[in-house]
Amino acid sequence: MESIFHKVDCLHCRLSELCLSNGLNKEEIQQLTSIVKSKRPIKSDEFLYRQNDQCESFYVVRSGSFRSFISNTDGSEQTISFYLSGELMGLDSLQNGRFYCSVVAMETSTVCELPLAKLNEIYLQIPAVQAQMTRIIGREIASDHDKIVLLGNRSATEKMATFLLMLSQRYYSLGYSGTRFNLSMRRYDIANFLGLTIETVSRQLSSLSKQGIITVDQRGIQIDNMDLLKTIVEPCLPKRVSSINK
Amino acid sequence: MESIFHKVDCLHCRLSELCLSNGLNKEEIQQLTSIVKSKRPIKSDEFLYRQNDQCESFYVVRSGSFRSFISNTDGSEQTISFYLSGELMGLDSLQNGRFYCSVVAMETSTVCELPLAKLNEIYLQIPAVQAQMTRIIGREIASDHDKIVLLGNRSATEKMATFLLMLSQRYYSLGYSGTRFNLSMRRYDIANFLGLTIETVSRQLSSLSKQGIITVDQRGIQIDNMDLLKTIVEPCLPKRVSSINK
DNA sequence: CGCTCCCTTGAATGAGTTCAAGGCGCGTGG
DNA sequence: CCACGCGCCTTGAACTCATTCAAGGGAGCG
Repeated sequence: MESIFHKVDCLHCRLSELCLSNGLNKEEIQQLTSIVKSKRPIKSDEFLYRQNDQCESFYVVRSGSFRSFISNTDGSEQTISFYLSGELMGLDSLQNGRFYCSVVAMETSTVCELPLAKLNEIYLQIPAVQAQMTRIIGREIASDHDKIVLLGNRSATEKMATFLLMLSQRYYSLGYSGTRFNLSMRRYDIANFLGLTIETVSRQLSSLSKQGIITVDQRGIQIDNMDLLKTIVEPCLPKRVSSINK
Repeated sequence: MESIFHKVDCLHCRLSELCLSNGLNKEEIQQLTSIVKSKRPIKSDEFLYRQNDQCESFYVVRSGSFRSFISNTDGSEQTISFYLSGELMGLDSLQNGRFYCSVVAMETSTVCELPLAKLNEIYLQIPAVQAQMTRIIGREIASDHDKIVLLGNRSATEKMATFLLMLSQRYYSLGYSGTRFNLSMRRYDIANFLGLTIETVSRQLSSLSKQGIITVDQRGIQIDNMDLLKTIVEPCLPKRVSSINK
């Protein structure tokens, strides 16, 4: 019955270190696996869930990518996050049990579903899951704060450069190239995420391209001069104990 | 020894409904009280903690107000939140145990200190504390997302109006007047919070004042036409099931 | 082939910033 | 008690960066 689409197996999942199962032993991971539900793939522009929906489950991106956004009374929207593989969606429902954002797929994507009821049981059985969830929540809060800094403080150039560097680092830590990747989002999504217009995004990409920092071909991005890119971004970064550069 | 400044007593604290003790019975509240430490009052511009400090405790505002902000490599800073009575500070350390923001007092203020070690013990003894903490975390995430919408999408007028309305509602729910209050923050703090300059903040306040919506006298704000203020803010609000207006 | 969607580029416009000057309140010291 | 200085805030004028408006290119698809 369950899982006609994919066999869920956290133990052999290449994302296990990023995901909830991080820090668990074999046995515990198998226990976790047992509560994870599989869903049919979600097509581009299809909703995973909608703002104000009752939250019954959290979701982890297994493949593909998603965009979360808040719709306002006047019909405008604000993109809050892009989600790549291994990232957990739905935390903003913790307040009152309803999703605070809508989430749509940006390409055909798959997710692992974590039913809340079962998740709460697991917390009691495996404290390490709770601990990992806490870290994930902390990561979410910290990244929201980074986003606030980006939106509040920065020029279009800095926003664009930060966006590219952020993506580069996320792809890299997923095991992909950090210097060559395809954007799964449209210009509109980027603009909306960064608090800019699509024209400005387009111009910024052209400008970075003219400076020889990147090569742009449609959705394809190649970073040709990572050092220069980091030079643009650096002033924007929070002072931290451990440097972000690697 | 402990608590030479204030007797901590969650049971008779007027903030108990907003705070961690919400939803607990008498006995449980007394148990919670036992782990809460008191600290000497913190003076204006004094740090409660600094970005990158190891987090040993969370803090709840008992009286006064605080500002949290992130310092960047280039020396700039971005205000993340203002904290009023009953609000919990320190959640952004959940990721890795270090504070992601600095927090300073905006006036002489007092806090209740919640040592993490003891808090984690209480979770096991009183599940309702854990549940309430989860709601508080959810509230934090949701309010961060609101802030992202505000910074990403909105004109200076809308930002200013939203800021005032937000404060009004928070003061009201603390039992103070929602139409007449003193700002504890300087213009600089407001500007930095909203991603504007102090001149723009000043002009926006003047403009709202000229329209008869508010009266401004230094830090003192009086809202003279709440309906008009809400009219400015409304388009910016997320579509929600339950309206924010009351 | 022709349509649509997405993206780029140019030119004009404008919201907010920057620069500059001045006012007000308050504490300190003469 | 007043003078002075300092921090904080307001206001005006010039400027600038991003937006808006407008046009057109190119990929993908029926």
